[in-house]
Amino acid sequence: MEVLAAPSRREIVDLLRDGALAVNTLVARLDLTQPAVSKHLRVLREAGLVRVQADGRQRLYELRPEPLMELAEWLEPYREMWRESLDRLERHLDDVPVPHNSTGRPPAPVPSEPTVTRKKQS
Amino acid sequence: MEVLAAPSRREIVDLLRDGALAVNTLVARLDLTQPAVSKHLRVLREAGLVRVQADGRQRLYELRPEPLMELAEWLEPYREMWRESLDRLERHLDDVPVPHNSTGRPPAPVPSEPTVTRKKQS
DNA sequence: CAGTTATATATCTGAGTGGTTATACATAGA
DNA sequence: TCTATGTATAACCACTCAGATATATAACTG
Repeated sequence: MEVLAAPSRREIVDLLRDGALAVNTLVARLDLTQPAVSKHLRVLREAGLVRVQADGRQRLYELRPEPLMELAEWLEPYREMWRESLDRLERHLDDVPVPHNSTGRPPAPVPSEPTVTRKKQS
Repeated sequence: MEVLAAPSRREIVDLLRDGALAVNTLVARLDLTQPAVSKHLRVLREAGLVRVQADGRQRLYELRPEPLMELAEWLEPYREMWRESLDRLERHLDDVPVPHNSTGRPPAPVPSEPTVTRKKQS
């Protein structure tokens, strides 16, 4: 995660999301000097976030998903936390702040869920 | 994300996962001086990752899930990427009975993988 | 009130880092 | 071979930042 702290590095990762790119391509889109990009790529490589593949005199850098998986895993326990927050919010919106507990009655079927992007979990 | 780059800060966040804690409690578990902890808490607060709640002369710091949600959202597009990877791997292990000259792709040197740990939450 | 406890702030410092320019290395093409 | 191109490395610099110590602020206790 320290590796992704640098915004330039996140930008590189974002650019590589759609497939491998050569160094110069990255340089063209990044408004950084070539050595700077190479340096970032080295850091990313040593962190396992990208792999290189030589192609003539170009080096194609490709994203490796594993470290991002790790990040997602770290994030997972917190996921539950904000699920609770959302639930609380929902309840709050549904039946107005009634301080005394309802008898386990499930909240009225709410048809429209605005703004809340709910991720499917399967 | 820059905020979570510092390991100490991630540790604090982890400690706050189970509920609000006072500063001294954090200090006790963190092997950091109290000012250091306070400084980190300030950074976390200014990044919206925690909120404070005064309680007598203690300050209870509580985690706020929103920024972590943002992180998860940023991560989402990549999720699909490694899903593909896993699918490919699955297909490779399950039913592909070595297709003859299907693509022009040279059979990647697959080093004998000893029982790939399949992390899937079904 | 004085004294103790809990936390925040001030200030400093050494280490790390993102960026640059200059240069080396490697490969392709003449 | 020599030259051009793509990339990596070296050396350096400005700056940030995590940590420490010392001190200030605030609240409880006697």
